[in-house]
Parts: sequence; C-alpha cells; structure tokens
Amino acid sequence: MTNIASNIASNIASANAIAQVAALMGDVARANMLAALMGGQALAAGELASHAGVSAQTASGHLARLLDAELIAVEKQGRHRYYRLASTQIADLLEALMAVAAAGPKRHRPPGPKDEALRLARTCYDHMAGRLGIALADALTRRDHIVLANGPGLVTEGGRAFLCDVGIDLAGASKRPLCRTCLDWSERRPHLAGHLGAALLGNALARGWVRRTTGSRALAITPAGHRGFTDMFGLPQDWARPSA
Amino acid sequence: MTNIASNIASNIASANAIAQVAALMGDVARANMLAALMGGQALAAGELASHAGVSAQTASGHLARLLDAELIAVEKQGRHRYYRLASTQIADLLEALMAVAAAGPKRHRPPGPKDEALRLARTCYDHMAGRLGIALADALTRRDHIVLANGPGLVTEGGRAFLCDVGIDLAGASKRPLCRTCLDWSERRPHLAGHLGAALLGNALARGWVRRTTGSRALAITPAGHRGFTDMFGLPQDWARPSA
DNA sequence: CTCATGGTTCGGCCGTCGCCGAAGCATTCG
DNA sequence: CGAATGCTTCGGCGACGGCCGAACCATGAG
Repeated sequence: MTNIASNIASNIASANAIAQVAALMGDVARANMLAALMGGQALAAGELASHAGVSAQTASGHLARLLDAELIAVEKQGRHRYYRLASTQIADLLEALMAVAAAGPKRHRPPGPKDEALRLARTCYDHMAGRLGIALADALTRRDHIVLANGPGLVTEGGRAFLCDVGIDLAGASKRPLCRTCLDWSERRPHLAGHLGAALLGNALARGWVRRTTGSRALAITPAGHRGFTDMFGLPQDWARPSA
Repeated sequence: MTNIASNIASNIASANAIAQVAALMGDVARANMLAALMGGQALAAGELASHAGVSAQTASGHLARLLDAELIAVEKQGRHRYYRLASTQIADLLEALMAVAAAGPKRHRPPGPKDEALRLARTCYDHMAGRLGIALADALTRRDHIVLANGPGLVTEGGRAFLCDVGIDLAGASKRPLCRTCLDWSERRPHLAGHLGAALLGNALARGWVRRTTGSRALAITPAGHRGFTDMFGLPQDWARPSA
C-alpha cells in the first residue's frame, strides 16, 4: 500500500516537472518566441517581443520565466540582451511538439504556401531540416560517410576525409556529440543534428548554397546550391520534390 | 514587407498549434494522466482521476479535452471507458518532455529511490526503456541483429532468425515501422520502440522476465529475467548497474 | 423494474496568469 | 553632462481555466 502510494508520488513529482515545462511552452506568446529562436540565431528581447506580438514589458516577463526554467539562455551585449535556446535538446523537444501539432486535427493552421518552403528546407536551431536535411542524412549514410547507429552516431574514416575535402574540419575537440539525429516534424524522418549538422549548415551558408530568409526559418536554396548539393553530396535528382 | 509579414504569420499559426498542444500537457492533472498512460495500458476514467488526484468530474473534463485534441483515444467497454495514448508519437513527445524536465534546474523533484527503479527498467508506452531498454538496443546492434540507420531502422536476416528463435515472429504484416528509436529521458540515449520494441516487451512479460508494478511504470526484473537477458541477448555483465 | 456503479454535463466559485501603463535602471551617444 | 534607447520592475485590471457539488445519462446486477 505505502508502496504503490509512493510510486504514485514519484509519478506525480515527475508529472509536475513535465507540466511546468509544458506550461511554459503552452502560452502563445512564449511559443512564438521559442519558435522564432528555432532559427538558431540569438535574438534581442525587442525582436522577440514583436515576433510574439506583445509589448516589451510583457515579453520581458516571459523571457524571465523561460530563462529561469533554463529553456533559453541570454548573452548581454552592450545595451542589448540576446536570447537563444538553452540547448539543442530544447530544439529537439520543440520539433517533437511541432510534429504532434502538425499531425493532430486541424488546429487553426492555414497551410499556406509558406509551409511548403519550410518543408523544403529550414533551419532547426543550428542545423538543416526539411527535405534537404533528410536527403543529406540519407546520402551521407548511403555513401558510408556516417553511420547512424543508436545514440551518438559515427563519422567514418572515409566520411571524415570527404567532409574535410568539402571544407568541414571535424578535428576540433567538440564535447557535443558529433552526429545526432533530430526528428523532422514535416517529414517524420530524422535529419542530422549535432556538431556535424551545425557544420554542414555553416558550410552551406558560407558557400552561398542556402540563404536565411528574414522573418522565417525557411532556407532559400540558390541555383548553385541546388547543383552543389546534388553533385557534391550525391543527392537523388528529385530530392527537392515534395515527397507524397 | 508583406513577405516577411506573412512569414511571421505562418510562424504564428505554427506557434499557435504548438501552444495548444503544450498547454494541454501543461496542466498538472492532465500531465499526470498522460504520465500514467505512458505505462502502455489503457486505463479507465476513474483510475486516471485517482492517478491525477482530482475528482471524477474534473477528470472527465480533462479527458474530453485531451480526446478532442487527439492526444488520447478511447474505447468503451461495457460501462467503462478505457483511455490510451493516441499514438506512439505522443509517447515520444512525452519522453522528450521528461528529458528536458529532468535536465533542468531542480523543479521540485525529490529523486527518491523510486526514481532508481524507473531508471533501471520501465515501460515507455508499449516498449521497454531505462538501462534495460538501452542495453537491449545496444546488444542487438552489436550483434548485427538490427541496424539503426536513420529513420525506420532495419532488422537483418540474422536478426530475424534470432528473434524467431527467441519467440518473436516479425512476419505479421505490420504497418507501423518495425524498429524505431525513442530517446530515453533518464539515460539520454535511444532505446528500441516500434513494432519490435513492443514485441520485445510482450515477450519478456510472457516469459516472466519482467513484471509490471502497480501504480508505477517501473518494471520489476525477475532473477530469471536477469539471467535470461544477459545470456540470451548477450548484455554486458554490468548492464543493470547505474551508469554514472 | 429498481438499484448501484461508472461516467459526463452544468453552474458557480476562485485562483492564476497574461496583459499593459507608468516608472525605474543601465548603457550608449552627442 | 543630459537625452535617447533598450530592457526590466511594479501595480492593477480582466479573463481564462481549473475545481467541485449536484444533477443527469448509461450500463449492468438483482
């Protein structure tokens, strides 16, 4: 009896923690801020306020709470305060949440043309998601450049060499897992996250293969980028086409 | 201008959907119900009410909302109504949430001895999680019985034969992915979900290797189970020991 | 048919939380 | 040194939402 009671108590404690986190994400204004931060760039408090459509004071309160719960982190710079997601783990959680939100019954979600852009290619915190992200993960796996075993994932010798050719040096001592997967909300398949994912995005941006778009997480793929990805990474010809 | 405006609008719509789902999980009573359902068994409304520590009427309201959002599903049976999670996707989301909740600053979470039981072995909806779940995934991977490539994952020929020997027939036409991974909140590494994960749990229960515990998602590992897992699946000798 | 049980619906109470106006710090610039 | 900008704190208002008592359906048992 006391046994099951304490077991239930344990459940309650756990559920309490869950509820606290979920409640933070359960407010439209805060959800908007977090969604905006999924772009991967640190944003100033004012920008987040306008993203969320609330006044500066209100936003400040929200940010304080998110900060307190360690869902976001802050960097002061001059008279600005730049906020970013606290960890990739938070970004993963948000993606999982989007996956469920997208799957459920129509929750007042006009699936405009903008959605298609997001499905094609977007930033997911600090790496690429959408069909582009998935195609890259697939191609690298197919060529045995990476092995997505369970857990951290692995970059093979050949993969390391290949990436080095492309201009991505993985030698730097990185504490974070080199190569993780993150479930894609639009395609329901994993794409590459982790250090490698971030490096790939940085590389693509540097080459001018993709460009960030203002006000959205969608990535614009340049013609050079389309050729580059297809040729250099060996993506299938039709990787950009909507899947179903 | 209209461009960035509509982009922001798209973000808002998306954030709205996120917030709706998160808000549902953001209530302690509802979170408790969902946590209880993570055990994988369908529970009656009354049981959920007592799990959540609220009256029947209140619980009914909560269940209606969760049902409406398609986070849970219901099956009537006689004068009982059994509720279960609507999909494994929901279970995955809850695990991700727990991972963040467990990582964050101490949110009123007395980590009692019960926690240790959960970390060792527990049900995660319809499969096994905790160190046991992870050890199984690792062992099967090491022996090349499964390959956890990105996405659905694969069971090899040898794996299929091995599992058949164990008493798990994967021949049945299953529409759900045979073999998926689900991020473990306690160990931060993936364990086996999907059809295979469910089959493994069923098998272990049938063999009497693990037993469900009342009032908790913890799985009790019998002595026979400890031997069986170690010998038949080739887990490392110390798989049951706390990792860090 | 009547009663008991499990569940849902209704109505009203009350707390929490989001919101903004106004005021208060901090930093930078002229 | 002010003045301007970016952000936070404070205080009070208003609403949404969770809670329970009571009454109301539905199913099954005697």
